[in-house]
Amino acid sequence: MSWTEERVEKLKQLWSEGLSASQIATQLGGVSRNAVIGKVHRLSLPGRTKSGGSAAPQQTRATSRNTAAPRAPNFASKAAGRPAGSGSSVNAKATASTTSSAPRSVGATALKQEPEAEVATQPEVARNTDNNVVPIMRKIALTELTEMTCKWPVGDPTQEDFYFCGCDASENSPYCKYHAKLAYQPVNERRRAS
DNA sequence: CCCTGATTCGC
DNA sequence: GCGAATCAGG
Repeated sequence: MSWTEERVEKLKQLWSEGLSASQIATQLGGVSRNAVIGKVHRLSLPGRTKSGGSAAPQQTRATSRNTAAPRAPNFASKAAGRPAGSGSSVNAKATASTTSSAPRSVGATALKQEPEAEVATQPEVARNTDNNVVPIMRKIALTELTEMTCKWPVGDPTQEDFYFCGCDASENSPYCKYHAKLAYQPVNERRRAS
């Protein structure tokens, strides 16, 4: 899988939000955390001087890894697309606009009750543009969200035209019937088995 | 042992 | 440019 503009963009976003490389890799799908880290470096993104970071120079290696056998060919379901574009052409890809970072954090904070890591920051949608067409978006504001309303974000949270679906949500799900399917579509394997 | 990011280097 | 292997640390 290659690094498309969208994937790189998402990588930047998630990375800047402080998500771990493995988390990012999981959400992007199809890549390992090493790939993510490697890409981060190549993009010259600011690394994490925080915990886990180690800038210790290591050199006593080189010949250690010459002929290595593949270990864990990390596989993951691939997906493309973003929820924002599902119903309308509201935003497309507006992440870069407004220098203020943490675009999604707004929604994340408000929706803290929803499974962040599970649903992923931006659930995938992909195909079925004509088949499933659904959503009767009520276009409600952040403050109008209740436990009864679908909390599916639409558009760029930093923009004025950002809104939530607002349809009737199921008891179990923070989303309406339609968006719940989209949200939980990428059923990647999560976590290790213990 | 789990995890984190950092680095190297064959591809 | 990409990322597995590996390292170094919490």
